[in-house]
Amino acid sequence: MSLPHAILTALLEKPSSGLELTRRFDKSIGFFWSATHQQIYRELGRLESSGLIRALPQAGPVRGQKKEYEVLPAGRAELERWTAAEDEPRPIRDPLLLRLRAAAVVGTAGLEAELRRHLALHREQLAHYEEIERRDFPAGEESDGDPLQHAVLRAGIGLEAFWVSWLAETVGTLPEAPAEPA
Amino acid sequence: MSLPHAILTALLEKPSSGLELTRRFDKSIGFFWSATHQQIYRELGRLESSGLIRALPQAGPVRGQKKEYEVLPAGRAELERWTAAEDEPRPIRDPLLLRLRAAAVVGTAGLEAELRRHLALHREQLAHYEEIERRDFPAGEESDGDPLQHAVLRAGIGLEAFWVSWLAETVGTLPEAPAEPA
DNA sequence: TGTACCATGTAACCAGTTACATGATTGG
DNA sequence: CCAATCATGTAACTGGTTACATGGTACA
Repeated sequence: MSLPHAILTALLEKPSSGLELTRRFDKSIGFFWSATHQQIYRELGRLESSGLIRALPQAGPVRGQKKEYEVLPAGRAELERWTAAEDEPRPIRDPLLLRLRAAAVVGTAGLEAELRRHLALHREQLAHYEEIERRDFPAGEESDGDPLQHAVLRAGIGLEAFWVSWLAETVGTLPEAPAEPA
Repeated sequence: MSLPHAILTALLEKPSSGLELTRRFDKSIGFFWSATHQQIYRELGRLESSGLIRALPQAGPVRGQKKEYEVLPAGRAELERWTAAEDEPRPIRDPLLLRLRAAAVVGTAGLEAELRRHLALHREQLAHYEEIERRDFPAGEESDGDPLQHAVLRAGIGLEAFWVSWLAETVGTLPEAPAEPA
């Protein structure tokens, strides 16, 4: 049940239409909770019918027209409740680890290239997050940006840095001439 | 499309029934790709009808009886293909980060307790993984266990260690008397 | 005989994904 | 008028989750 709360958060910062939300989900919140426009429209409908948000009144035709939503008091209350509620940490769920595990059984042929590709992608993402940090949270001016948003960004940086170092180490442990194991 | 390949991997190591697979998914493979017995039975049916595995012949009644499966050559080939195929890294998708982001908007009341709870859970999981490492990959005998399985375990250890350090740091940045932000 | 447990399954639901449909607006 | 773009939406499917149903076996 995370998407509705992601949407409430975004709408509290700024009332928006579905497409505007979709665009904002391509950055910031979308870095750790992505969503397509179909998901967002569906969820906006549900949030409206359960009374957590409402569409701002508009004149003229409806179909094909921009429709803006704002959060109602009940929506804000629900978001506050959810923020502090107990919720178990997500167990790890990563296809790449599963593939390494499979390679331990059927052999590592072709695996090294894929690991190197992931390594490059994670390095890119890490550089991207670090650039955002330099821009939004310059050193020595800690009072500027929101410390919680900074913490979230540091999580992204830390996770990408972890994958970079783990992948670099793991590529080194692969057999030199990939072949079926005994 | 990861679950069928997780099952193929487990069945290659040892032909098993659905319930045995479920139990094995509670450990090892389940640490990074969990599945319930309903999922596993559904997937076993699909894998059988697409010719990747087959049920070992059994005498006597069928309903309520253990049914063992083994991997067919086509199944092994599919697993080899999948192991080396291109597949994009999973973007981060973590409800806790979303909750921090929400707290930046609606306030941090009640959040610290939840962060401390997660911190304790991650410390536990980290200790668990480290114990497995000591047991299955004792230092100085690197030739013993499979290096790929060790790499997977190191990923688990590294991720848990990351969350522990990030949570400890983040708890420290919360406002002392949680209140609504300006 | 009844109850605990082993084992296999069905049904219904929810979240996320992909493909497509439709209306409105703008500019050549 | 047409094409591009903005904007909202439907439909169909897949994977994962929860609740429940059913048969078989061991044993007190």
